[in-house]
Amino acid sequence: MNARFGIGALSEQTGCNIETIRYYEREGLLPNPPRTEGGHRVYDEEHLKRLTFIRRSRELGFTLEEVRGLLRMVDGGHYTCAQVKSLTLDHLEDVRGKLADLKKLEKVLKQLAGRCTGDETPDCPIVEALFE
Amino acid sequence: MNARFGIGALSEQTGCNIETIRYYEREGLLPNPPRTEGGHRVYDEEHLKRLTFIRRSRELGFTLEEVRGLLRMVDGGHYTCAQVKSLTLDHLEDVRGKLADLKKLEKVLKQLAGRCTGDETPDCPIVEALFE
DNA sequence: ATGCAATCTGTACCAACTACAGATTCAAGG
DNA sequence: CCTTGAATCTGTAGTTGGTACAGATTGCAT
Repeated sequence: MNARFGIGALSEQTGCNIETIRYYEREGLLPNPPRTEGGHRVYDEEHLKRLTFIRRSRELGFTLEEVRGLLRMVDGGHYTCAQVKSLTLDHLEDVRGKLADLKKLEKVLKQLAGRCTGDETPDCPIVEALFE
Repeated sequence: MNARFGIGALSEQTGCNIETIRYYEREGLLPNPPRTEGGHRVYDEEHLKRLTFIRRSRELGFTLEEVRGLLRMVDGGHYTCAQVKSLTLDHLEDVRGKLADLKKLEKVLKQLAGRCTGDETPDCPIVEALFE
């Protein structure tokens, strides 16, 4: 138990690419792991857990800055569910904002494309709209 | 008629910030304008039209690469409505893809936050979910 | 002529990675 | 033990679409 493995294995386990793992280390999100004689990084289950946490957070759209915040809380151990929830709700608001923007965009693009005849002439309502 | 003006006026007319105008020039999206003796850029209505085109395209979420494509078509003058429509529909698909991703995200975040008690203990379902 | 606003160039920075190049190291097979 | 090829190392640069200076000039009004 308490298996040790290289960066390649960590990469496979987490689906996080090797360059990105080293990047997270440089950024201070992952601790500097111990090294072999030759300088290769050696990881264990703790690193795996932490990187999984980071990946999941990123998949949920948290920025690295937000992930840093979450990690600080978890590391300190004295966070509350209320704090985490609040951070999540803030992020949810961001997501909803982007969603609203994209919906508007979709509508406009659909309308524009719908006005096109799509024929072989250079009379294009989209181009006209862009110039106006 | 055929008014000439400086970069500040162009910026105000288009809502595009001065540094960005120079950036578009460097990127080859705007032609190098003539200069005064002292080296200040001098613009005219054509530049205004072109920059407006770029701005509107960007507002619709086209990447600069796509804008470049649109400009090439318009510049050549031998584009068809069908081509423009096709480019727009491709972009619309991109937007719909992002929309779908964000909707999933919103759902997950909402669910997670919903499971939180939001109290002052460090038992947080969100943190647990991130570690799993 | 002077003073201040506008503009100039060049460089560096942002997020979040990704992609090399060129040098080492590790592990397995013979 | 030696060789060979895969894995890993460091360091640097590129991506997208701008933004933010610093420090030097220029333009224009008084």
